[in-house]
Amino acid sequence: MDDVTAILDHMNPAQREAVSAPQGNMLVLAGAGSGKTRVLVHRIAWLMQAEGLSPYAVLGVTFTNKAAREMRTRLEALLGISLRNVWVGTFHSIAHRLLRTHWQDARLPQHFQIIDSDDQLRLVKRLLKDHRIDDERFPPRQVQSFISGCKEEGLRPHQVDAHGDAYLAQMVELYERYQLTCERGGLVDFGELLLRSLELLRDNPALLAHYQERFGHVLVDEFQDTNTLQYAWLKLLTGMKTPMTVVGDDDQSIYGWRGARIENIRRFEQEFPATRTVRLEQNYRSTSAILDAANALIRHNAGRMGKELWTEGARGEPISVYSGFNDLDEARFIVDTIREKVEEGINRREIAILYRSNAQSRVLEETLIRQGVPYRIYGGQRFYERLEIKNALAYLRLLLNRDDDASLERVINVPARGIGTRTVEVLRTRARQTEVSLWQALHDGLLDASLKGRAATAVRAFADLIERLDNDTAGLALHEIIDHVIETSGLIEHHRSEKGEKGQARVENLEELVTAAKAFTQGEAFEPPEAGEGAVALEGFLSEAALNAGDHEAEEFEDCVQLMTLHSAKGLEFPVVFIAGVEEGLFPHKMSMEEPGRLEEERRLCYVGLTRAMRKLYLTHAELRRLHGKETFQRASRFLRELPEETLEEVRLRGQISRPVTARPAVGLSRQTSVDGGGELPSLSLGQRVSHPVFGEGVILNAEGEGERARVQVSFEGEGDKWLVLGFAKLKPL
DNA sequence: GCAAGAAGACTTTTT
DNA sequence: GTCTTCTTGC
Repeated sequence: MDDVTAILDHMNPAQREAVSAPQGNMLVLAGAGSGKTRVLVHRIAWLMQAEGLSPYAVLGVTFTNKAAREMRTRLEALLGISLRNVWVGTFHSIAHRLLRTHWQDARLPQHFQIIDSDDQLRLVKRLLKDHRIDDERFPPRQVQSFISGCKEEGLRPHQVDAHGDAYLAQMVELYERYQLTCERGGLVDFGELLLRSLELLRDNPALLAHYQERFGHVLVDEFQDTNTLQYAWLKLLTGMKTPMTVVGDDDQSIYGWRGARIENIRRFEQEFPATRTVRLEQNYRSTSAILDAANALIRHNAGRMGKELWTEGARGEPISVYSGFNDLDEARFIVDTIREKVEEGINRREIAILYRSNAQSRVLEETLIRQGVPYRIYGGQRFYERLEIKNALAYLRLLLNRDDDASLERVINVPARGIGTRTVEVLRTRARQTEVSLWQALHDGLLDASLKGRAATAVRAFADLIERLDNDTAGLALHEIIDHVIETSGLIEHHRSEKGEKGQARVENLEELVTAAKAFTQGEAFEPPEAGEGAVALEGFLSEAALNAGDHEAEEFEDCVQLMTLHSAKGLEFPVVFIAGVEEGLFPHKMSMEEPGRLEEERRLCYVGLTRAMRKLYLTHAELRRLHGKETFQRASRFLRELPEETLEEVRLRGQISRPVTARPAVGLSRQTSVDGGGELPSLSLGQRVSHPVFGEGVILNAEGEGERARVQVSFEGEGDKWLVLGFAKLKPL
């Protein structure tokens, strides 16, 4: 690229301003579908070509590996050069890089291991058991989130003030013990990566100076998702002198419950000197009907930075609102509509069904299966989080570090080799009392014969196995090491003998792990491995596995309808979008309805959902829903009422006839889908309570036909569901 | 040591 | 309703 202004080609004025602003702090408020990534990438290119910034002086920070990967690839495509050594990565991968490079200054063992939240939870559980702490009063998950929460606020145990509160004091003590366990095992959790690297920089002025000097510009994506620790980290790293470009959207902040601080956006504007704020409001994704609805919805939130999406594009179709009798009917409507769309020539992959909570997917899936519509679910378990993979990784971790108690405990009896809970208990007690690792305790126990008989034989066999694996794999390539370990440890055989498809899949996954290792050494991985083989490569591979848990989306075999939660839909777009279960208590979720702040986050989540749709949006809800095995009456979500009437149309039964919404509160609230049979027949509506001389009281679920022959399906208390012909059954409305 | 059965939970999940 | 976790019994 010779002419730098080419970088600004085909950009709107706001985008141009964001890309070509002179070095200095800048906040880009980037609305959904406003070309955010493009601006970020072009901004970097501009800084390099117009301002002469060296590629090595760039630090690009994202939240997900996917975003980092995309930023890197697009930048490489734009500039036409390889940017392998440029620092673009997630907060965690960058912190990791710092800690690996300066492990001594960070007071970490050279071969420290990264543990994911799953490992962390196991560790906490064990801790509670070891200390005989009531896990009713201190649920492991709560303890875990307390620990992570502290770290995310940048707090070490001694910095947490319990205010004489015994409960809190216990939590702090657990945090302290947890930390001790991690230190002893050379384990670093996600929060620790950031906190430790912050402390590393804070406590080593020379190092800090070095990095502050090195980075000429720092760019941060999804700034509304930063937590307190990440904000502090950025502040420290830049010394508030290195210019920053941060991109974010306060209206799309949906991770507050995980510690993200939406107010960091405003804080940035206020605290960092001379911040220029640019708004990207032109939307290139959705029709104006959809944008109008989204704008109107989000206007109900207070304290926004202020932003209004607009488009040069067409008005498009109105948003269709469908009110089902129950969740099955809702699903049927969605799937019927999808089949119509597919017949019209739309690809299934262009259609997404979004929902608030995972439990909702079941009914949708069943309906899709019944109607033979291929689909795939985003989310769910990721590759490196699978049981068999974690087991394999645990063996590998033991090769590098025998003192990794969590890993040892994980596989000491997998596959079963006669080491029961009893024996493990003995080892644990001993380890705790003598303050050594399980591995050490195991050897001590064998030496002084406190382990004897069958237990001793089994334990010795395990110890020998680990040593043998280590010896046998010395000098092998990474994928050969892994292949050897899963074979010799008996893991593969263990899963092969498992019955059903599950075992088959697990064997395949283990084989896939070997393939992944091959790819990793060949540099296909996101974080380029440092040169090296054997143990060095293994260490890199294990870190990569923890930090980049594998693709979230299942393999795409064919053209599939996409199902996912609203949270996982963030950042994606689809021509046709269904949002299911738009009901009070579900969306907004009842757990978030009380506090205004959390309700606003639900509204932002809804805003995110609406803005995923490019051409056509459907909002559906059910009047009766099976939730946790109980049938509950549902009211339409308040969010529906917050959308402007003129952007909506109500879809009637069978999804064929539609008419504009005329009077409020027509949308869902009291939809008079009258099934009245004329004459003397009672006027009934779906969801209405009725009484029958024989069956007693019930609720109308469904209806079909007209006049005397009309039938209604009624759910009677104690009698179950029945179809009754209106002309005969003596139903009285209640 | 394992399998079956009971009991309880059950919002969202970037690393 | 269904998934996971824990207990109990063989």
